[in-house]
Amino acid sequence: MPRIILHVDMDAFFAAVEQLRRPELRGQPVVVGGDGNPRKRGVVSTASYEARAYGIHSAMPLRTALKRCPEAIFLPVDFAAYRDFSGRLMRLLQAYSPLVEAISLDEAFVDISHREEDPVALARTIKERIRGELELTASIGVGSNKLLAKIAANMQKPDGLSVIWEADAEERLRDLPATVLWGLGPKTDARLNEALGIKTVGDLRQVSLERLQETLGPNHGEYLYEICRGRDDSPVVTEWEPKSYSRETTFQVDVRRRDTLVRKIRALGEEVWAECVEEDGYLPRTVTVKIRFYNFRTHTRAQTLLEATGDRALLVEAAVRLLDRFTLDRPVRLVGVRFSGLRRAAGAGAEAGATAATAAPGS
DNA sequence: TCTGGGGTCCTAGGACCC
DNA sequence: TCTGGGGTCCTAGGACCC
Repeated sequence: MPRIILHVDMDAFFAAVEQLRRPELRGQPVVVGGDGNPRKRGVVSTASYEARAYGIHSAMPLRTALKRCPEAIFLPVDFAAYRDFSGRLMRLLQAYSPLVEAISLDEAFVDISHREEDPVALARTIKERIRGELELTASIGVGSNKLLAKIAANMQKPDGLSVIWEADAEERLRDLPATVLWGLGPKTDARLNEALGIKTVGDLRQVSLERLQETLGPNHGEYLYEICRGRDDSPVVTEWEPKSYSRETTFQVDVRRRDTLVRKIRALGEEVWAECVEEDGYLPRTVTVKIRFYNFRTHTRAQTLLEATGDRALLVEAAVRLLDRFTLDRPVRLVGVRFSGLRRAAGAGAEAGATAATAAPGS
Protein backbone atom coordinates (compact mmCIF):
# COMPACT_ATOMS: atom_id res chain seq x y z
CA MET A 1 0.00 0.00 0.00
CA PRO A 2 1.41 3.43 -0.88
CA ARG A 3 2.14 5.53 2.16
CA ILE A 4 1.05 9.09 2.88
CA ILE A 5 3.05 10.93 5.53
CA LEU A 6 2.67 14.43 6.97
CA HIS A 7 5.49 16.38 8.52
CA VAL A 8 4.08 19.02 10.86
CA ASP A 9 6.55 21.73 11.84
CA MET A 10 5.56 24.63 14.09
CA ASP A 11 6.73 28.08 12.97
CA ALA A 12 9.35 29.70 15.25
CA PHE A 13 7.77 27.64 18.02
CA PHE A 14 9.43 28.93 21.22
CA ALA A 15 9.21 32.57 20.10
CA ALA A 16 5.63 32.12 18.92
CA VAL A 17 4.57 30.76 22.33
CA GLU A 18 6.17 33.78 24.03
CA GLN A 19 4.42 36.18 21.66
CA LEU A 20 1.12 34.42 22.28
CA ARG A 21 1.24 34.67 26.06
CA ARG A 22 2.68 38.22 26.01
CA PRO A 23 0.71 40.11 23.38
CA GLU A 24 2.96 43.19 23.70
CA LEU A 25 5.71 41.09 22.04
CA ARG A 26 3.71 40.49 18.88
CA GLY A 27 5.30 42.08 15.85
CA GLN A 28 8.55 42.55 17.82
CA PRO A 29 11.91 40.84 17.22
CA VAL A 30 11.97 38.15 19.94
CA VAL A 31 14.97 35.92 20.62
CA VAL A 32 14.63 32.89 22.91
CA GLY A 33 17.85 31.32 24.18
CA GLY A 34 20.07 30.60 27.18
CA ASP A 35 18.95 32.35 30.34
CA GLY A 36 17.73 35.38 28.43
CA ASN A 37 20.85 37.49 29.05
CA PRO A 38 22.44 38.20 25.65
CA ARG A 39 25.69 39.31 27.28
CA LYS A 40 26.32 35.83 28.68
CA ARG A 41 27.46 32.64 26.95
CA GLY A 42 24.60 30.98 25.17
CA VAL A 43 23.04 30.55 21.77
CA VAL A 44 19.73 31.32 20.10
CA SER A 45 17.17 28.51 20.40
CA THR A 46 14.52 30.25 18.32
CA ALA A 47 14.18 33.70 16.76
CA SER A 48 10.82 35.18 15.78
CA TYR A 49 10.40 36.00 12.10
CA GLU A 50 10.79 39.70 12.97
CA ALA A 51 14.21 38.88 14.49
CA ARG A 52 15.19 36.70 11.53
CA ALA A 53 14.87 39.79 9.34
CA TYR A 54 18.02 41.03 11.13
CA GLY A 55 19.91 37.86 10.19
CA ILE A 56 19.39 36.18 13.57
CA HIS A 57 18.94 32.40 13.47
CA SER A 58 19.06 29.28 15.65
CA ALA A 59 22.46 28.27 17.08
CA MET A 60 23.84 31.80 16.70
CA PRO A 61 25.67 33.08 19.82
CA LEU A 62 23.42 35.41 21.82
CA ARG A 63 26.13 38.08 21.81
CA THR A 64 26.14 38.04 18.01
CA ALA A 65 22.35 38.29 17.96
CA LEU A 66 22.55 41.30 20.27
CA LYS A 67 24.95 43.02 17.88
CA ARG A 68 22.68 42.35 14.92
CA CYS A 69 19.62 43.70 16.67
CA PRO A 70 20.19 45.63 19.92
CA GLU A 71 16.44 46.37 20.22
CA ALA A 72 15.49 42.68 20.18
CA ILE A 73 13.70 41.25 23.21
CA PHE A 74 15.77 38.41 24.72
CA LEU A 75 13.97 35.76 26.74
CA PRO A 76 15.05 32.64 28.65
CA VAL A 77 14.01 29.19 27.41
CA ASP A 78 10.88 28.09 29.29
CA PHE A 79 10.66 24.38 28.50
CA ALA A 80 7.70 23.80 30.81
CA ALA A 81 5.56 26.21 28.78
CA TYR A 82 6.66 24.78 25.43
CA ARG A 83 6.07 21.22 26.66
CA ASP A 84 2.52 22.17 27.53
CA PHE A 85 1.84 23.48 24.01
CA SER A 86 3.68 20.50 22.52
CA GLY A 87 1.42 18.09 24.40
CA ARG A 88 -1.66 19.87 23.05
CA LEU A 89 -0.24 19.70 19.52
CA MET A 90 0.52 15.97 19.72
CA ARG A 91 -2.95 15.17 21.12
CA LEU A 92 -4.52 17.19 18.31
CA LEU A 93 -2.52 15.19 15.73
CA GLN A 94 -3.43 11.89 17.39
CA ALA A 95 -7.05 12.64 16.59
CA TYR A 96 -6.17 11.96 12.93
CA SER A 97 -3.92 8.93 13.30
CA PRO A 98 -2.51 6.71 16.02
CA LEU A 99 0.79 6.84 14.15
CA VAL A 100 2.31 10.10 15.40
CA GLU A 101 6.09 10.35 15.83
CA ALA A 102 7.18 13.36 17.87
CA ILE A 103 10.72 14.17 16.77
CA SER A 104 11.02 17.22 18.99
CA LEU A 105 8.68 19.49 20.94
CA ASP A 106 7.59 21.25 17.75
CA GLU A 107 7.83 18.65 14.98
CA ALA A 108 6.02 15.42 14.23
CA PHE A 109 5.45 12.88 11.49
CA VAL A 110 1.90 11.61 11.05
CA ASP A 111 1.15 8.51 8.97
CA ILE A 112 -2.26 9.09 7.35
CA SER A 113 -2.03 6.24 4.82
CA HIS A 114 -5.20 4.67 6.18
CA ARG A 115 -7.38 7.76 5.76
CA GLU A 116 -9.88 8.16 2.96
CA GLU A 117 -9.89 11.92 2.48
CA ASP A 118 -7.64 13.92 0.19
CA PRO A 119 -4.32 14.33 2.06
CA VAL A 120 -3.85 17.97 1.12
CA ALA A 121 -7.34 18.84 2.32
CA LEU A 122 -6.61 16.97 5.55
CA ALA A 123 -3.35 18.88 6.00
CA ARG A 124 -5.26 22.12 5.51
CA THR A 125 -7.80 21.07 8.15
CA ILE A 126 -5.00 20.28 10.62
CA LYS A 127 -3.39 23.67 10.02
CA GLU A 128 -6.72 25.37 10.70
CA ARG A 129 -7.26 23.45 13.92
CA ILE A 130 -3.74 24.31 15.13
CA ARG A 131 -4.48 27.95 14.42
CA GLY A 132 -7.89 27.80 16.08
CA GLU A 133 -7.03 25.77 19.18
CA LEU A 134 -3.38 26.62 19.83
CA GLU A 135 -3.41 30.08 18.24
CA LEU A 136 -0.14 29.17 16.49
CA THR A 137 0.83 28.48 12.90
CA ALA A 138 2.43 25.37 11.45
CA SER A 139 4.00 24.44 8.15
CA ILE A 140 3.03 21.02 6.82
CA GLY A 141 4.74 18.86 4.24
CA VAL A 142 2.90 16.01 2.54
CA GLY A 143 4.83 13.17 0.92
CA SER A 144 4.97 9.48 0.16
CA ASN A 145 7.60 8.97 2.89
CA LYS A 146 9.15 10.78 5.87
CA LEU A 147 12.04 12.20 3.86
CA LEU A 148 9.83 13.81 1.21
CA ALA A 149 7.32 15.09 3.78
CA LYS A 150 10.11 16.77 5.72
CA ILE A 151 11.70 18.36 2.68
CA ALA A 152 8.25 19.55 1.58
CA ALA A 153 7.56 21.17 4.96
CA ASN A 154 10.79 23.15 4.67
CA MET A 155 9.95 24.42 1.18
CA GLN A 156 7.37 26.93 2.30
CA LYS A 157 7.56 28.63 5.68
CA PRO A 158 5.94 30.00 7.71
CA ASP A 159 2.34 28.83 7.51
CA GLY A 160 3.10 26.75 4.42
CA LEU A 161 1.73 23.61 2.82
CA SER A 162 3.72 21.69 0.19
CA VAL A 163 3.48 18.27 -1.38
CA ILE A 164 6.13 15.98 -2.87
CA TRP A 165 5.09 12.60 -4.23
CA GLU A 166 7.75 10.03 -5.07
CA ALA A 167 6.88 10.23 -8.78
CA ASP A 168 7.77 13.96 -8.83
CA ALA A 169 10.68 13.68 -6.41
CA GLU A 170 13.38 13.63 -9.07
CA GLU A 171 12.26 16.89 -10.62
CA ARG A 172 11.32 18.63 -7.37
CA LEU A 173 14.61 17.84 -5.62
CA ARG A 174 17.01 18.18 -8.53
CA ASP A 175 18.11 21.79 -8.04
CA LEU A 176 17.96 21.89 -4.23
CA PRO A 177 21.26 21.97 -2.30
CA ALA A 178 22.37 18.48 -1.26
CA THR A 179 22.13 19.51 2.40
CA VAL A 180 18.31 19.40 2.28
CA LEU A 181 18.74 15.63 2.63
CA TRP A 182 18.48 14.29 6.17
CA GLY A 183 21.88 13.13 7.44
CA LEU A 184 23.87 15.15 4.91
CA GLY A 185 25.44 17.90 7.01
CA PRO A 186 28.16 20.49 6.41
CA LYS A 187 31.10 18.06 6.71
CA THR A 188 29.72 15.52 4.26
CA ASP A 189 28.65 18.34 1.96
CA ALA A 190 32.20 19.73 1.88
CA ARG A 191 33.67 16.27 1.22
CA LEU A 192 31.28 15.54 -1.63
CA ASN A 193 31.88 18.96 -3.12
CA GLU A 194 35.64 18.56 -2.95
CA ALA A 195 35.89 14.96 -4.11
CA LEU A 196 33.11 14.86 -6.70
CA GLY A 197 32.03 18.45 -7.33
CA ILE A 198 28.57 17.80 -5.91
CA LYS A 199 26.39 20.76 -5.00
CA THR A 200 22.77 19.72 -5.57
CA VAL A 201 20.62 16.66 -5.06
CA GLY A 202 20.65 16.26 -8.86
CA ASP A 203 24.47 16.21 -8.87
CA LEU A 204 24.41 13.52 -6.19
CA ARG A 205 22.08 11.39 -8.29
CA GLN A 206 24.64 11.31 -11.11
CA VAL A 207 27.15 9.46 -8.90
CA SER A 208 27.26 5.67 -8.90
CA LEU A 209 26.62 3.68 -5.74
CA GLU A 210 30.18 2.36 -5.82
CA ARG A 211 31.73 5.81 -6.08
CA LEU A 212 29.57 7.11 -3.24
CA GLN A 213 30.54 4.15 -1.05
CA GLU A 214 34.23 4.67 -1.82
CA THR A 215 33.96 8.31 -0.76
CA LEU A 216 31.79 7.97 2.35
CA GLY A 217 31.94 4.32 3.40
CA PRO A 218 29.53 1.50 2.57
CA ASN A 219 26.66 2.43 4.89
CA HIS A 220 26.57 6.18 4.54
CA GLY A 221 27.17 5.87 0.79
CA GLU A 222 24.26 3.52 0.28
CA TYR A 223 22.01 5.62 2.48
CA LEU A 224 22.66 8.79 0.46
CA TYR A 225 22.31 6.87 -2.82
CA GLU A 226 18.76 5.97 -1.78
CA ILE A 227 17.60 9.23 -0.25
CA CYS A 228 18.84 11.46 -3.09
CA ARG A 229 16.35 9.50 -5.23
CA GLY A 230 13.59 10.35 -2.77
CA ARG A 231 13.49 6.77 -1.50
CA ASP A 232 12.97 6.19 2.23
CA ASP A 233 11.08 3.28 3.74
CA SER A 234 11.70 4.16 7.40
CA PRO A 235 8.49 3.76 9.40
CA VAL A 236 6.75 6.30 11.62
CA VAL A 237 7.81 5.20 15.12
CA THR A 238 5.51 6.03 18.02
CA GLU A 239 7.45 4.55 20.96
CA TRP A 240 11.08 3.98 21.75
CA GLU A 241 13.38 3.32 24.68
CA PRO A 242 15.91 5.98 25.67
CA LYS A 243 19.55 5.00 25.07
CA SER A 244 21.20 7.48 27.43
CA TYR A 245 20.68 10.36 29.84
CA SER A 246 23.07 13.28 30.16
CA ARG A 247 23.64 16.75 31.59
CA GLU A 248 26.32 19.22 30.64
CA THR A 249 27.19 22.83 31.44
CA THR A 250 29.29 25.49 29.83
CA PHE A 251 31.02 27.65 32.43
CA GLN A 252 30.54 31.39 32.12
CA VAL A 253 34.28 31.72 32.73
CA ASP A 254 36.70 28.91 31.80
CA VAL A 255 37.74 26.87 34.85
CA ARG A 256 41.27 25.97 35.93
CA ARG A 257 40.58 24.63 39.43
CA ARG A 258 40.16 20.91 39.73
CA ASP A 259 37.90 21.09 42.78
CA THR A 260 35.45 23.26 40.83
CA LEU A 261 35.27 20.52 38.18
CA VAL A 262 34.76 17.83 40.82
CA ARG A 263 31.88 19.75 42.42
CA LYS A 264 30.23 20.31 39.04
CA ILE A 265 30.59 16.67 38.00
CA ARG A 266 28.99 15.59 41.29
CA ALA A 267 26.10 18.01 40.78
CA LEU A 268 25.56 16.91 37.17
CA GLY A 269 25.83 13.24 38.16
CA GLU A 270 23.13 13.70 40.81
CA GLU A 271 20.84 15.35 38.24
CA VAL A 272 21.35 12.60 35.67
CA TRP A 273 20.79 9.98 38.37
CA ALA A 274 17.54 11.64 39.49
CA GLU A 275 16.09 11.64 35.98
CA CYS A 276 17.46 8.34 34.72
CA VAL A 277 17.13 6.14 37.81
CA GLU A 278 14.65 7.79 40.14
CA GLU A 279 12.13 9.24 37.69
CA ASP A 280 12.37 6.90 34.70
CA GLY A 281 13.52 3.68 36.37
CA TYR A 282 16.57 2.80 34.24
CA LEU A 283 19.79 1.33 35.65
CA PRO A 284 22.95 2.37 33.77
CA ARG A 285 26.07 0.26 33.21
CA THR A 286 28.27 2.93 31.62
CA VAL A 287 29.29 6.34 32.95
CA THR A 288 30.90 8.88 30.60
CA VAL A 289 32.48 12.23 31.42
CA LYS A 290 32.96 14.83 28.70
CA ILE A 291 35.35 17.78 28.87
CA ARG A 292 35.59 20.65 26.41
CA PHE A 293 38.67 22.84 26.63
CA TYR A 294 38.78 26.54 25.88
CA ASN A 295 40.04 25.75 22.36
CA PHE A 296 36.90 23.69 21.69
CA ARG A 297 38.65 20.34 21.69
CA THR A 298 36.27 17.79 23.20
CA HIS A 299 37.32 14.57 24.93
CA THR A 300 35.42 11.80 26.67
CA ARG A 301 36.33 9.10 29.18
CA ALA A 302 34.03 6.17 29.82
CA GLN A 303 33.81 3.40 32.37
CA THR A 304 31.60 0.34 32.07
CA LEU A 305 30.58 -1.41 35.28
CA LEU A 306 30.13 -5.15 35.58
CA GLU A 307 26.42 -4.81 36.27
CA ALA A 308 23.80 -2.15 35.69
CA THR A 309 23.15 -0.36 38.95
CA GLY A 310 21.00 2.31 40.52
CA ASP A 311 23.54 2.97 43.30
CA ARG A 312 23.70 6.75 43.33
CA ALA A 313 26.99 7.19 45.19
CA LEU A 314 28.71 4.50 43.14
CA LEU A 315 27.69 6.09 39.82
CA VAL A 316 28.47 9.65 40.87
CA GLU A 317 31.88 8.71 42.30
CA ALA A 318 32.69 6.70 39.16
CA ALA A 319 32.11 9.93 37.23
CA VAL A 320 34.35 11.88 39.59
CA ARG A 321 37.13 9.27 39.24
CA LEU A 322 37.02 9.57 35.44
CA LEU A 323 38.34 13.11 35.85
CA ASP A 324 41.74 11.58 36.79
CA ARG A 325 42.07 10.23 33.25
CA PHE A 326 42.15 13.67 31.63
CA THR A 327 45.22 15.86 31.31
CA LEU A 328 43.91 19.04 32.88
CA ASP A 329 46.60 21.41 31.71
CA ARG A 330 44.30 23.90 29.98
CA PRO A 331 41.23 25.89 31.01
CA VAL A 332 38.01 23.90 30.82
CA ARG A 333 34.93 25.41 29.18
CA LEU A 334 32.40 22.57 29.55
CA VAL A 335 31.83 19.41 31.59
CA GLY A 336 29.19 16.77 31.01
CA VAL A 337 28.07 13.48 32.56
CA ARG A 338 26.25 10.73 30.67
CA PHE A 339 24.71 7.43 31.80
CA SER A 340 24.19 4.75 29.13
CA GLY A 341 23.98 0.98 28.77
CA LEU A 342 20.50 1.22 30.27
CA ARG A 343 18.39 -1.60 31.66
CA ARG A 344 14.89 -1.34 33.04
CA ALA A 345 14.93 -1.56 36.83
CA ALA A 346 12.82 -4.45 38.11
CA GLY A 347 9.40 -3.13 39.08
CA ALA A 348 9.90 0.20 37.31
CA GLY A 349 6.74 1.93 36.15
CA ALA A 350 5.55 0.50 32.84
CA GLU A 351 4.76 3.96 31.53
CA ALA A 352 8.30 5.22 32.09
CA GLY A 353 10.43 6.24 29.18
CA ALA A 354 8.79 4.71 26.18
CA THR A 355 6.97 7.79 24.94
CA ALA A 356 9.53 10.38 26.00
CA ALA A 357 10.16 12.90 23.26
CA THR A 358 13.57 14.51 23.20
CA ALA A 359 13.56 18.11 24.32
CA ALA A 360 15.15 19.91 21.40
CA PRO A 361 15.02 23.58 20.56
CA GLY A 362 12.79 24.85 17.79
CA SER A 363 14.18 25.60 14.39
C1' DT B 1 37.05 37.47 25.10
C1' DC B 2 31.92 34.58 19.25
C1' DT B 3 30.40 29.21 19.40
C1' DG B 4 24.22 25.63 24.34
C1' DG B 5 22.23 21.36 25.59
C1' DG B 6 20.02 17.11 24.73
C1' DG B 7 20.14 13.27 22.04
C1' DT B 8 21.25 9.21 18.11
C1' DC B 9 24.11 6.54 15.15
C1' DC B 10 28.51 5.14 13.00
C1' DT B 11 33.49 3.96 12.71
C1' DA B 12 37.84 2.20 13.95
C1' DG B 13 41.06 -0.10 16.78
C1' DG B 14 42.24 -3.21 20.56
C1' DA B 15 41.11 -7.08 23.65
C1' DC B 16 39.42 -11.44 23.91
C1' DC B 17 37.29 -15.81 22.54
C1' DC B 18 36.50 -19.65 19.45
C1' DT C 1 54.99 -23.02 16.25
C1' DC C 2 52.75 -19.98 13.09
C1' DT C 3 48.72 -18.07 10.92
C1' DG C 4 43.85 -16.73 9.62
C1' DG C 5 39.16 -15.32 10.32
C1' DG C 6 34.76 -14.17 12.59
C1' DG C 7 32.22 -12.27 16.39
C1' DT C 8 31.54 -9.38 20.41
C1' DC C 9 32.55 -5.94 23.75
C1' DC C 10 34.63 -1.66 25.01
C1' DT C 11 36.53 3.00 24.25
C1' DA C 12 37.14 7.40 21.88
C1' DG C 13 35.87 10.40 18.54
C1' DG C 14 32.96 12.44 15.05
C1' DA C 15 28.80 13.65 12.23
C1' DC C 16 24.32 14.90 12.53
C1' DC C 17 19.69 16.48 14.23
C1' DC C 18 16.48 19.75 16.77
